Amino acid sequence: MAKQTILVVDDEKDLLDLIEYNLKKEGFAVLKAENGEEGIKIAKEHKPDLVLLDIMMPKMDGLEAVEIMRQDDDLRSIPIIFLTARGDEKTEVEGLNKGGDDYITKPISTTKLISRIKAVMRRFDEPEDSPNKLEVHDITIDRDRYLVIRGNEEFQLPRKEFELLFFLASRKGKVLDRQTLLNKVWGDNIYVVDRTVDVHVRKIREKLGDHYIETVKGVGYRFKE
Amino acid sequence: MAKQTILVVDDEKDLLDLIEYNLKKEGFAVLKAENGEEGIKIAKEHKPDLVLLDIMMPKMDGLEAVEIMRQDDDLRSIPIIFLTARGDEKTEVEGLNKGGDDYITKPISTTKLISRIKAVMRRFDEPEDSPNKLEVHDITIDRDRYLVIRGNEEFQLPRKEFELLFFLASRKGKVLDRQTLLNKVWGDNIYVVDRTVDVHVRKIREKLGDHYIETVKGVGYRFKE
DNA sequence: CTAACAGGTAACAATTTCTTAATCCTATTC
DNA sequence: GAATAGGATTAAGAAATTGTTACCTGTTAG
Repeated sequence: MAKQTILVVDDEKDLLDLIEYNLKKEGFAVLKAENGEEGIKIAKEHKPDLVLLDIMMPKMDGLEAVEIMRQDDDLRSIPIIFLTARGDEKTEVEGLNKGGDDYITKPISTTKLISRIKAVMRRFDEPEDSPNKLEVHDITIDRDRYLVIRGNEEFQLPRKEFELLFFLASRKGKVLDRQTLLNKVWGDNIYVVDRTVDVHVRKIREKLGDHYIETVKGVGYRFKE
Repeated sequence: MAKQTILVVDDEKDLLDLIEYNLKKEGFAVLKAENGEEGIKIAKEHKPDLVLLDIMMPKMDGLEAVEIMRQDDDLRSIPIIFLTARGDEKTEVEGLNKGGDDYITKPISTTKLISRIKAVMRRFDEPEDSPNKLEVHDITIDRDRYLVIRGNEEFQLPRKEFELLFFLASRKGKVLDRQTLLNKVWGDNIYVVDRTVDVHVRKIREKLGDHYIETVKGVGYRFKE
């Protein structure tokens, strides 16, 4: 999956850096802003997947910022987690009503921060109802079980191989170039040499035989029709 | 579908009325109680579909109430959402460990309250008729007694381990990722490091052997078919 | 009061998977 | 029939993921 981008808006530079460090370690891309105004500008430019927003800031505070974001068609749907000093009850209520999606009181442990971010992201990801089971040729690719079944044989492929096969099979007949495969299976803005696809294709063939994935020289691969 | 009944237990009468008003508007039937003791009595009589439970109350507080409910065969499976004033960290931790299914800090917007209620209900609806006894492979998982039986051996698993096993087994074959397991077994909006699942899996394997739960690297766990 | 248990976190070991890069093949072209 | 181009194959190191153990906190049973 593509790397998720998080925008952190806080006027305390140290905290900003600390959070950045930890989020990056978790594999998120991080954008930073030091006040609401800047935050909104960056949000508009980069459309982050989530915003961590301090409430008390100079120039434009977090609540104003949310207000603006919720009125902007492009930003409306981005989940927001508030950062706030502990015990400021009144602010909290306002925040909730203005449309934040979660609250975190500072200081908070990194672990908790990460897990709440993931939880919120997950909540927003949910509407995902692509079919989870494909039947092509003589095999069934079952995403729920993460298994490929042929007759009474079961093949358990590693994640990348499975996802690659699933993607190819779900577009049966269509030739997909390596870059497309990388983007869809590995994720956008992820840097991996495109030949990596070859290796995975080979491993799939090794396990299932080579009658499913065809090579189209000079272009890419295709799941046979 | 029959109208869903929600029992609200809180000592603040005003809040009770407010919640009642809003829930009724949403089409729920509402029962009210002003302390834990009364709450349990009413729960026993009416078997509500969900309980909204304040933690701080006179006579018998929410935590005691949960404890009792979780030991009662008839009430054990009723989902509980805690209500609590924000910032009481200690209580929070206790609450989560005692087996609530979600956790809401007051004050909260009506919209959020409703959506959480629906989320929890959806979660508990899934396993139709939620059988309380599963027989898979050579074991019987008895939810009424929190017991796993194999041949003439009986294994008494701690609550979390049991619930985890039960959940996995009730979705035999399906790969479940850690976050899903946390949400379903620990509860939504409960923030626990996802590796906690690993440790519990290990403990289950330690007791029952490792021929039941399979690891699917990069994805999650699956109960073997 | 102490010991044992439950649940959660953290650290590091063990393992698997992924990626790269080098080399081998094979068709095609000139 | 070499040269070339693009893919296949392989092996090795890196990276990611899980297993395992230890430890901490709070609770429960004697």
